[in-house]
Amino acid sequence: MRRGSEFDPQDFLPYLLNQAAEALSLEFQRHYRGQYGMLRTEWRVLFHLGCYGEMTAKEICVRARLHKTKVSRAVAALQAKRILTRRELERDRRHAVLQLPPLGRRVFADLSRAAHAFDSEVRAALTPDEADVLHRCLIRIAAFETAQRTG
Amino acid sequence: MRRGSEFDPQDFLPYLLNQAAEALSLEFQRHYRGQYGMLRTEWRVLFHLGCYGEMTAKEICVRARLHKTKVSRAVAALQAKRILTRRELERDRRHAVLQLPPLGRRVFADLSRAAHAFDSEVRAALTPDEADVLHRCLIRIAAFETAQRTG
DNA sequence: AACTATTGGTTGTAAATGTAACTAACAAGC
DNA sequence: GCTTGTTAGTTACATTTACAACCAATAGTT
Repeated sequence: MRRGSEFDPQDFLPYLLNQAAEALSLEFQRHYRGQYGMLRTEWRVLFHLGCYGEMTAKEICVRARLHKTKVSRAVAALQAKRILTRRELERDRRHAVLQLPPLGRRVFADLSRAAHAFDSEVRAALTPDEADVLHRCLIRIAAFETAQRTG
Repeated sequence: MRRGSEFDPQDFLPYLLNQAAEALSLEFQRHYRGQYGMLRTEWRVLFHLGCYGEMTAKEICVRARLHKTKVSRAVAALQAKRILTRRELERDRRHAVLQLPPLGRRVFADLSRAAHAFDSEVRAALTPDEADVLHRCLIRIAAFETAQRTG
């Protein structure tokens, strides 16, 4: 009965990466979930709108790498919470530009402050060099085979 | 109308980490999902049993950081697929030791080969030094506030 | 103008997940 | 032995997500 240990899950980058990502997500969700009853996708949509300025749902799909149905539902939820508004374009009534009204801006300001603080907290566990390397590696890995999403 | 960009989502470790983790997960799932119709949690359970040898569901919860309901369902599914068997303990009939019958071993062997190959493929995008630093950072981050799971 | 294709987005339904409540087996105190 | 507490694991139900089909607006073709 092989006692396993030809290898250790802890050595697998994909697995480790997931563990790390999940630990942080779980920790941070109490901000957007606890404070505003937002779901992860809603936070991401808000995050993108706040960071990059107004854009269409499609643009969010591409930038945030989210499927259009997820974005569609997140937008509807944020709209219901008055955190986001939509303005239809006359020249092409298929798209609507999504924007943040005052309330949306306030929520974004609050959450992005929390996000910054959280980011710093994580970085505090790393040396500046490590943080640099980590950042570089993650960018490269995130670009790994991104096909068939963002439909 | 602030054009955002006081900061970039790409600079946020938690966000980047998620993007990277998700990219890899999505890529690797075609192995366990496509070949064996397994779900992510099922793969994790199999992975742990294969790597560490037989153990109870509870031990998997702790090691893999999965909630007991998830493990319970994954075990049921794997059992239905004849990839896993359970042996009740006489001295305490609450636990059952989970083990891999020949089929389970074969599936594990196949998937762990694929996992190794995939891990190498990812590492190929990094220098050995980078891989080391990344590994170290992820271990540290994964340990970040792990409370209230593994119930 | 009519016909098809494409694009942006929504909706319906099934599958998966989270949470809480539950059962069964054991353990401890009385 | 009989309560009370704990632990391992399951089940029920509500929430979330995935996938496919759909609709409406526009673009391209004839």
